[in-house]
Amino acid sequence: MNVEEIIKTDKKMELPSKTVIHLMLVSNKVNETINATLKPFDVSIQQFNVLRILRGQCGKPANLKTLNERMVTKMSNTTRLVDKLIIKGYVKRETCETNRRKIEIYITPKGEKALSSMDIAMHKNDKHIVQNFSKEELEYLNVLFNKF
Amino acid sequence: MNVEEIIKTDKKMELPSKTVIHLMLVSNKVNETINATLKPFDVSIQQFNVLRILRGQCGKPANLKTLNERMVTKMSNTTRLVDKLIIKGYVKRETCETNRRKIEIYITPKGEKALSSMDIAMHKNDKHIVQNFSKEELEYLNVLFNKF
DNA sequence: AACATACATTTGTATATACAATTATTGTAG
DNA sequence: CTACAATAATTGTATATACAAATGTATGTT
Repeated sequence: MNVEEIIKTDKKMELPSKTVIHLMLVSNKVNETINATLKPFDVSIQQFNVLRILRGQCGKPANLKTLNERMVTKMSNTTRLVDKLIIKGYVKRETCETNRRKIEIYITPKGEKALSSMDIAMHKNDKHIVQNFSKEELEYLNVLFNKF
Repeated sequence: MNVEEIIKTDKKMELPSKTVIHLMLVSNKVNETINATLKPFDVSIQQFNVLRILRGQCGKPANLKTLNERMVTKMSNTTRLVDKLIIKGYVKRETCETNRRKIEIYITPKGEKALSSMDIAMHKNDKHIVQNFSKEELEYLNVLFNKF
């Protein structure tokens, strides 16, 4: 990650701008490795996130709004994101009995199983991404992230 | 940026995975503010980056390959990205005399002018993004970013 | 010179995303 | 109880992006 190299043309760049660009470069790089990791499983990062959130519900359903709040995506995408997961058989969609405006989404056993194997690959990738960091550096990095 | 809140469901998450998720959340948040900042100028982040790279060339043209290396985008996009900028009159595209495979791209005076006003808005946004950081924290953050 | 190979960019196509408008259901003020 | 606003999700559409294949140009080999 030789950022100085990449942005070297703008010599008089101030620290805030440099940091923002640096952040973007890092996140793009990380994103690429995540995409590559998930590719064999034929799910996108977003789809993976939905599955993770649903598993975190421990059997309780999540409605689209909840999903959306936990994710970065826009509402309109979430519907179609779930569509894709339904096609794969990873989640189930039902109308809420008490409030028929709401849609309840569950992860299926097949989804849980698939998610488990994704987890292993992702966890390996996560460790690879931060391989150059000491434990203390990582902890401090998380502290700094909270300031954004 | 209350990440612990957002990812609270996965209690036993390890530091590397937590950090990667944290990074994604931060970068998504930052991206949103950048998009909002550039919206009045009717350019995307990518288009803005192309303009910045071209200005950094100080009059010298950049070919698509160079542009692409400095950016995150895939090659196929870069062509169409430049198309958009040409429509707006911000850049000029010419075939290289000595190697007609290459395409040389210049920023126009109109492009430079537009970029200047974008810069002001972006710079303001950059400072806003990192407003909670001290100078030392920012500097250390950049050091940590280099470890990715 | 003819051919294969490499290079630089473009195009086609499928999928993803953003944004606005729409549908369906529920809550509530008069 | 009706009309209107609020909520939850979906759909339409335009634009963006990813990936593979195609185009046009240059270079190297026999």
